Amino acid sequence: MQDTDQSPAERRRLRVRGAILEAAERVFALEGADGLSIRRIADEIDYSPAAIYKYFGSKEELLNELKEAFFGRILESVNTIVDRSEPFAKRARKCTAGYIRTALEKPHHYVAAFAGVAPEMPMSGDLAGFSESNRARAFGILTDLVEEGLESGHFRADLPLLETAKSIWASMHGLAMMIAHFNDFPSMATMPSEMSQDQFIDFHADLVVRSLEAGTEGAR
Amino acid sequence: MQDTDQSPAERRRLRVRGAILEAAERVFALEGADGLSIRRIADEIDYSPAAIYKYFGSKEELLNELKEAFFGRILESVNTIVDRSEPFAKRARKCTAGYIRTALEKPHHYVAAFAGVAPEMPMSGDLAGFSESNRARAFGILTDLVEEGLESGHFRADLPLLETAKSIWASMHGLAMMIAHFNDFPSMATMPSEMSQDQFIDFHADLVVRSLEAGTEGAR
DNA sequence: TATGCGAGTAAACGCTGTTCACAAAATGAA
DNA sequence: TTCATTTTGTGAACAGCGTTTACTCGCATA
Repeated sequence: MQDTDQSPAERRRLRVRGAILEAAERVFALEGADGLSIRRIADEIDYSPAAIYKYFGSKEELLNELKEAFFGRILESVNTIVDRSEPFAKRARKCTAGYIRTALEKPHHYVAAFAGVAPEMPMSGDLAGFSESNRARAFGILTDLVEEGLESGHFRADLPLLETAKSIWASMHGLAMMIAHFNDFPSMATMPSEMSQDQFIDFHADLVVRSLEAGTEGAR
Repeated sequence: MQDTDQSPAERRRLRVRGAILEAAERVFALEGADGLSIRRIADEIDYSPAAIYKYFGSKEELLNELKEAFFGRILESVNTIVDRSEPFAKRARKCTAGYIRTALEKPHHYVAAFAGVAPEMPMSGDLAGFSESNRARAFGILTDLVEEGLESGHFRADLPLLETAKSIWASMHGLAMMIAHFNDFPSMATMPSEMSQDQFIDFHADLVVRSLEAGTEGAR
């Protein structure tokens, strides 16, 4: 019943907590993970460094919250891109390319969200936690898309749903990481590319979706 | 003329330098980037931390050498996989899957090699340096493969060589990163997967190559 | 034998995440 | 209101980090 206002004190606490996250967000987007330190955040909001530990157990915990929020934005963005009135083939490509473009709006966030190797990852093996994360929700709309493709006959019938979705995700992820990592991935090689970054993302998305489509190498 | 032995002093220097890299390699493979510190390396080889700076300008320089060596190993490994007597379609798939498997032999190395975001990357925009790196050489055998696919008619004729190669690389890279990042990517979602990791890598490689192939959705 | 150069070091600087003992303030109860 | 309790914020410190500096030592060459 106590809707948003549980008490004057709680609201104050949430406000400070929000300010910390907002300051972290700001610094992080601008200077990346290297520029973000507890002391830097503390300076930004005119608190002492130790104060932050009243709101977050560790720096890692704080960062995880930032990353999760970022995935929420990707999720939302891809969701708004989806226009169910469009033909499936085009929609699938738009969705794929949209994920990559949204990820690249905040390259620091995206790279950080996938930093670290499995054993030392907190949430990697934790299936219970994963299924409630925004990552998982984003993955969910991907499996929905594949399912629709399978049921409508746009995709080859012998494709396994889950593995196909994960393969798509991996391919999207790969290009997002490459572009984030290299200064200008499309025109990186010795020979200059004719393609702009936007065109290249569409090209890649087309290949990814095309590999799943049934039919005789569909035109266009 | 002076083959390997340029002088007794130089050899000693190279030996110590090698010991530093070897110690770094050892710690890095086991504990990842976080466990690797200059002081840790110094302990490992019984030197003082400052001594390392007589051999490497900075920690970053040392790490770059590790990464470059790692890409040399990937390059070598993928090269030995290639068996030109095999049919092209199979060879292309083996090559793609081989890259991913080799990358995953040392997940810490692979993730570290692609860590960081463009602006703060040393070699990202540096085309001259790139073209001589092992990364570039690995990319070279990829473009060769695509070229062969185009000329032999296995691949659709309208595919742009460079962009296609980069798209493949991105897709391979994506899966390698995903598996390295998540504890068990193939069976990560709520519903357990029927596919082993090895099978999934092959599945992904097949999709990647298939998206380029000409013909009427070739059987097998 | 004298000179100079490179290898190696201890100590320090400034930075990091984190903890601890303590002060201040807000809260709830009498 | 007044007192007690909990929460919030702080300054100082700890251990560790990459890196620099001033210094010593041993070796090679002139």
